[in-house]
Amino acid sequence: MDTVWLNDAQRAAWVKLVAVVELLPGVLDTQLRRDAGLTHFEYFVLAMLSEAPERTLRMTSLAERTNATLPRLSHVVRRLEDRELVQRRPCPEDGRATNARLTDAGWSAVVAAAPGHVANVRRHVIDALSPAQVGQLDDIMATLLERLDPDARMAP
Amino acid sequence: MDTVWLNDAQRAAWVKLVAVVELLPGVLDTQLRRDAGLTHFEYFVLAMLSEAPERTLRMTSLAERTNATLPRLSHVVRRLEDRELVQRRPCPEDGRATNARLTDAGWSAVVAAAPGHVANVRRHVIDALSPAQVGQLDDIMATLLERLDPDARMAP
DNA sequence: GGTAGTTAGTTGCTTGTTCAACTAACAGTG
DNA sequence: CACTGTTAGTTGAACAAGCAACTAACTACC
Repeated sequence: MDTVWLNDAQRAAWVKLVAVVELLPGVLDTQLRRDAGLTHFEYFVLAMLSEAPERTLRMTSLAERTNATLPRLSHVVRRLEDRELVQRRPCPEDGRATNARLTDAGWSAVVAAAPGHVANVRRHVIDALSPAQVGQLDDIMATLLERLDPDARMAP
Repeated sequence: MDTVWLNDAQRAAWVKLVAVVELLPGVLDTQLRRDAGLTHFEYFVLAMLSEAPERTLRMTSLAERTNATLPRLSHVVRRLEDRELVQRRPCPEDGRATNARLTDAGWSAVVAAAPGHVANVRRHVIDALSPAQVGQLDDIMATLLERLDPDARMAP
């Protein structure tokens, strides 16, 4: 199989994408840890729960929404449960399943963290882009997700 | 300070970007670990060295090119040195500095890993996008990098 | 030419992620 | 209704990343 290398334009875009992928998590984590004592992934878990009916989701469903593996999520939720931000209970309908539910303290934590987080996202990402670019970004990322996540696990 | 929330278009794009940032590292790491025994970050370090004059770079310069902190790079380079893919030597011009140099074995490792890696990048990212989208992605990521990396540490 | 401040890099420790192995429960089939 | 296979989730160990503290060397200034 012969290799088809990237042309200049492709390589330039790829290197920049890699840079963003490398830098963005640190920027998000730093602000949230400082201001809310949460990693971005923890925040995202709480935020997904906060938007779910009954503030409750099955672990599998939560893993899909947060793009995490089940083991990773399981560890994180256990730590969040230790901090009483989340509560875990066996699912009544399916004995194998576990429901994760956002506690009142967890809700308060999300509400408290959200404004600073959104401001940070604006400052570093959204406000830097024109509305047209936001649309392009949406299209491009949607396309990539189909390839990165072939089972289309992302919530519609 | 009142919060200016994201509108629907912004939120959609943001959530997808976060998903890509979460999923892409795993896709890159999995292929490279399986086929070459390297993480993507290790590969990228070796690749940056392979393109440098004398296959050598100062640690600081290498950290900039790989978007890594110095402590992180230091650990990774030590492990790469243990595997004899990289060699570290004090810089003659500046006693504080360290030069990292790609060994012949390191060069071979990059050369062996590159085709599979490029194919993977094509399959999951580049080939999914039109040339116009590649250009848009380049522009958007360049804009974000200015915000994420204000010291413009990225190599020009 | 000593002293203060900065820059380059490493190291230890704590934390988080991944991988593989495991348990338990459900679904389908003979 | 046992038996096979699959799905849901947890756990433990290995490994990687981030942070803070540290050493060493260079620069500049009085």
